[in-house]
Amino acid sequence: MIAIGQSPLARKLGAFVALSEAELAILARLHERRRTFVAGRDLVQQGRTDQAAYILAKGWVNSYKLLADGSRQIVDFQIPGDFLGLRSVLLHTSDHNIEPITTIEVSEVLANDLIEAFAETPRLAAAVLWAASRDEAMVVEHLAGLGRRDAPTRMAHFLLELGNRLRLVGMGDKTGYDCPLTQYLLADALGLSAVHVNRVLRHLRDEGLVTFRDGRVTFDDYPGLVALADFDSAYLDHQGPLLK
Amino acid sequence: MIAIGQSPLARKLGAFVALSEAELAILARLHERRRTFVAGRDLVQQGRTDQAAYILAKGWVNSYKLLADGSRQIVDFQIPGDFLGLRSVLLHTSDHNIEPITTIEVSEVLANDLIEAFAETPRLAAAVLWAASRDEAMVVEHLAGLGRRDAPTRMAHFLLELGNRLRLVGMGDKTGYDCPLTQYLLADALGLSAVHVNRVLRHLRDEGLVTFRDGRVTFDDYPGLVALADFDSAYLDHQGPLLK
DNA sequence: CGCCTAGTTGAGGTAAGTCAATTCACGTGG
DNA sequence: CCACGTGAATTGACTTACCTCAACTAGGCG
Repeated sequence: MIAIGQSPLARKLGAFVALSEAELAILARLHERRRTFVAGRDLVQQGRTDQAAYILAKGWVNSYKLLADGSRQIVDFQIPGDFLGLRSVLLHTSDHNIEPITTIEVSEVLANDLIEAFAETPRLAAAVLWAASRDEAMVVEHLAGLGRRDAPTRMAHFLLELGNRLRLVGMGDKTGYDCPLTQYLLADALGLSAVHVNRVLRHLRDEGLVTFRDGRVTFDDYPGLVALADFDSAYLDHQGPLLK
Repeated sequence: MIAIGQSPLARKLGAFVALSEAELAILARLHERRRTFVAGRDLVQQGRTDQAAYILAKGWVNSYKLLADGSRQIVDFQIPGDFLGLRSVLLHTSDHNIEPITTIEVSEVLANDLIEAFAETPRLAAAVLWAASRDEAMVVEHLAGLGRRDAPTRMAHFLLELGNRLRLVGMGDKTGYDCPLTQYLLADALGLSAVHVNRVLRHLRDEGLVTFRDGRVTFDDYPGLVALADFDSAYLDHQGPLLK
């Protein structure tokens, strides 16, 4: 039971809805069908008609869109505890691609199993719905950043948001976190060139705010970074009245 | 019955799921509680706990986010037939504001009525779900534009997308459409300055592609514009196997 | 050993921003 | 009826944030 309680998804959902033993057991059942994928090879999508969604158990993933001129825009990264392709199960379509950044481990979730689980425990359904809505809020926040924030602010905001998400699943703390993203991935997520990403990172490091080096993000001045980024974690945290 | 079939929402949904007379009648019932709002005054949101969503019947609306430095990013515009605040009914929260651009007429939809309607006709539920997913796809497309397209391309893409959406509800055709948006609104949606929006519009006009003048968008060279914008309407149109 | 990928840094170019002035349409009140 | 104010569009001059091209370094691995 301990192992279940510590699955990233259980941790994440548990932070917002107190899940009972029975609900944790149902969650654990969803984790039965384990699969592994290697980095680089696209995992889903581009108009595919897949019947399964996945829960990411280990590793990092990015969802991106390819534009006609060959450039790429990363819409979001997924970390352990996140769903992959949840929407493309309901609708038979997807407009963006999903690619593992590292080797990943996922649990395959069949649409029917998910619907059954929801029927058994409405609280679980509410928690998953909350998680999906949080993902959407992140996309909106991302959009606002691309449209209206300059490069350093955008970067700072991104690193803080990622830190918050990782902390929720026990993969980081206030001091920093391990992060396998390359500067090229950052560039495609933040709408910058890789060269400029490098310069921005150096700038933030020189200012004593964050250090991103050798696969680790270190917060050198957390409050300062929050101030620069105008970061308000409300859209990630809110303990709101989820269950009426 | 004719009046119902011509409501913007019915037109939109009807383009993707053939709705029966009975289903149209159920849709019509949702339109009973009519309300009017004036332009400029925020209609919902900012952490409010509203129980109602709205169907926009007439007028234009924008959903925006305010950033700390006072700048504004418009996430999306809503036109007749679109839902307002659908998500904030399910969850008791919303991260962005909703403001009418013109005087608008809406139908208030109570969460329970919606759920009842869905229970009566799964096909209607599927159609609404499809519409919600299309909205999400548009946000993703918007995000990609902000990150990776230059100003003229972004503008062209935006005007084409809007044209497609309006055509679906009978408010425009291949030649153009009426459009109450100001250049300031365009700027905040496209992540540009108002001055630059003006220059970009002049450029597109000089190139003989589109004319945006006196509240009307006129396509002077539709194929040329599509080519410039790399516009693929698949994510708006797809007749996909929505109902398995 | 040599190749490949990731990161780093410099020089110069360009898309888009800011500031500022002007025009025009409009409504409103003296 | 005209003076006035206000919001939108327009245009010019100048600035800047970010891009592109290009060269170089350092680590991992066959």
